[in-house]
Amino acid sequence: MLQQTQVERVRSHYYPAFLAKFPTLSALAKASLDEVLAAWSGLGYYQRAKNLHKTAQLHPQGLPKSFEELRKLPGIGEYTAAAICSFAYHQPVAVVDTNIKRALCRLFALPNPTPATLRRLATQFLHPTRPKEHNLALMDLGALICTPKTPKCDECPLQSFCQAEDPLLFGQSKSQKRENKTLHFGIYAQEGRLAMVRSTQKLYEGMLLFPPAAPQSQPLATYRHTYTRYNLTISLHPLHTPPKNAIWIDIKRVQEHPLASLVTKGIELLRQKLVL
DNA sequence: AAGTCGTGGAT
DNA sequence: TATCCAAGACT
Repeated sequence: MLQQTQVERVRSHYYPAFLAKFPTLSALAKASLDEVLAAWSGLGYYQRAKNLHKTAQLHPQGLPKSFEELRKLPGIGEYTAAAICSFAYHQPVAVVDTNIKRALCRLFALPNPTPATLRRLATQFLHPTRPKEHNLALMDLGALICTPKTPKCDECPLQSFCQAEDPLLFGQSKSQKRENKTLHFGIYAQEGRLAMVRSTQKLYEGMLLFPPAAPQSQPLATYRHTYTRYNLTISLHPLHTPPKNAIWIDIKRVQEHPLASLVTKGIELLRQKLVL
């Protein structure tokens, strides 16, 4: 859940409710994918939820204890496998997340190390008897002091050790450009219910989307939404017939369904405009 | 191995 | 307002 997602958001809005609903791996394994995706709604990167569900079904009685076994599971990569080994099992495994990567690049003045180099370095650097505290401390150092844009070098406990003369030369991420795009969706509501369709595209796969619609001159509503690669303008148009394979959702029970923010934003806007 | 996958808060 | 970016994984 924390992959590419800020801790505070997970902690305040998702993790407690998710754990209350699925208290064990076994409970998670027994739940339907729709229930899991509904609990994940709004958090993004929905493949994570599907992978977590799969992993729970593969190991409903508990995850493996070794890095190699963990690494094979869906959704568990280098970072997560190391994090589980270190934080849950107290094994002496070096964790390398974005924060630690940036901190190490600066500490050792490495402009562009390969992942293997970085892992080797992190392993060498790892405190032999307190690996867990070391990993957590280094993550916090990256998150709080050795930050991407304006690192607080004067507060850094490793300042005298750091080999970077200019920290901004190291550990920078590649810039991302966004593309403008307009999407058109259809709205068909009846008796307090809204017709949706299930996405079969890679984007939002498994989530419910508004049905597609041809552009019309008078949309019910228009709003903007943004994600990784796109700045979207979304237009919602009235439909005269429900879509094939419609999935009907009760407008008062939106929360029970797997809906991305792109969709809940639109539903909220339609409510405000008294269209729903 | 570069592209893709979401979202909202910080700056 | 625009850009950056977060406890990455997968193809």
